[in-house]
Amino acid sequence: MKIDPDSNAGLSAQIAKSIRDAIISGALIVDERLPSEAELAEHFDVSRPTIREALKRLAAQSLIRTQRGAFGGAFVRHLSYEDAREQLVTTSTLLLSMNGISFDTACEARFALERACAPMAAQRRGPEQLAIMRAEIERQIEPGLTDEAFCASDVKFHRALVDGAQNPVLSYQLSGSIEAMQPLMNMITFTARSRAEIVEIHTGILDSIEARDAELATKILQQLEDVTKRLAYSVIDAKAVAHSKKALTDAARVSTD
Amino acid sequence: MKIDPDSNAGLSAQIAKSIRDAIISGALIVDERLPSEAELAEHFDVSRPTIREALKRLAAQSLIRTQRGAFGGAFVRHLSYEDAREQLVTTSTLLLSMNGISFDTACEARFALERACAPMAAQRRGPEQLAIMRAEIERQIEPGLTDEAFCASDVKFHRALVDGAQNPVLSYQLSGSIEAMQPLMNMITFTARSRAEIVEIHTGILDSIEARDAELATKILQQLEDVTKRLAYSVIDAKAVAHSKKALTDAARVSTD
DNA sequence: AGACTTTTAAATGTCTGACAAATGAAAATC
DNA sequence: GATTTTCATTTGTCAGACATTTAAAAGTCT
Repeated sequence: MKIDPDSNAGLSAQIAKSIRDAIISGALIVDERLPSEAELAEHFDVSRPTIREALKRLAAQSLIRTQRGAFGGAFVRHLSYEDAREQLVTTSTLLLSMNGISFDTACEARFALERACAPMAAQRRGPEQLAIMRAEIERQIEPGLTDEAFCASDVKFHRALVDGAQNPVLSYQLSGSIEAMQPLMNMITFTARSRAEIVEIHTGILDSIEARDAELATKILQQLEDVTKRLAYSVIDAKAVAHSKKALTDAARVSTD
Repeated sequence: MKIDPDSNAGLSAQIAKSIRDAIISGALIVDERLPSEAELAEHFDVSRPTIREALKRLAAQSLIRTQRGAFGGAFVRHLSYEDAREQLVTTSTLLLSMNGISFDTACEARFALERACAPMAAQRRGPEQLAIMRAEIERQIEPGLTDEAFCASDVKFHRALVDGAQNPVLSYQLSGSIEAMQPLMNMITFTARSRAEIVEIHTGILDSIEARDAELATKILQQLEDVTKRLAYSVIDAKAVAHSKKALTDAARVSTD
């Protein structure tokens, strides 16, 4: 195999790409063993550390797993929903935090997608999803609950709703939207009053899903989006006020120095 | 920093996780320079190759970029939409191909999400998106077009539709659904008749989006889902027939041996 | 003094060689 | 025949070295 040593991509990156393409194209199938590091090193005409760096890149993407010992080696990994979800959440979270995505934009996207699941969930939800939603609502009315725990429960509730659609691809895609918003949601302080409001909405969603009323469920989800945005605005406004107050204070202090 | 050498996770994996967490938590901000490999090696009390493997893992996830030379090093990378999209498509494609997802399931998820974008696209689409959709429809009626090119144009058309919602998060999330289905779509042979049918539907979508008719656009997208599934079924059926014919032939040959 | 060239130090990229640890197969032993 | 031991294979890790790149610093010329 020819690897261009003059490319500025780096040898290990090129080798990783080469193997990755083979996996994606299906030339290497699940659980198939790759050649040993020594063989790969000879094949690509590079040293073993370089091969190892390439393999680590693939391992980071959950494309391969490695096993030590005789008859060990690198194997094409079966990409599970859990692995895929984890990567999606990581990437989505970073994307939101690094690109200055407004709460509004993220919230709009998330609820638009979630509303798309509602009709399917209303039609197909099983008793497990209803049970989870009910349990999480119970949890959300516990008095001593921290904001983080409230958010975590909120995520579980909505994941159960999405899972109700009984479409694993949908569950996977939505987890990126729902869980990636958790850091943003965690910035909100949930007052007793706003919690009660959310719990009431959640109860409405649960009831409508249980009653297989797709239209109502969609409508209540729209309400939840509005309430969530309103809550976020109040937090942002409070911060803006705090900032300008601080700015004023700072300015006053400087002027008296 | 203490790294547990007895953990079966592997040193480089643990170190990668440690740095990754720091990036995700915001302790390391964009464009911040990480310590040099030598310093990291000393800090984590491991050798430089081990540090390098850890850094390659992070590079594979587009979390860092490296720069050679004096004052070079590893920098926290600004995760662009393009990078995130690329990773999402890779992961989604593998997820579909490795978990025996039926065309039905993938198709249902994709169109459910796409329909969620339609109302927003109808309301906010700009002239750019309309132009792209129009251009791709023109392309799709070219006579000599291969099936692959037809699929590729189809993807562009639908991406333009989603982009019309003017929500980058939505565009990002949907690209995973739309592009990851391309390998599945490529298995379909598009007859002149089915192409005409699809082009007609695409035209209907374009017109309804241009007319800001959200309801009509959603309805036509539902039609497209039905047509797409029907097309896929015919391909699957044809293959099933071919298989059973082959099985019969094989059986006949065996019995005469 | 200012613009250009050269030097130099710092950092990543890569290689060689070595040893440790895990692991399953094969051989040896009871 | 079942159990234990040995052994070869393969990944995990380390140490040290050299090559290459890069930008700052020093030097040089106009």
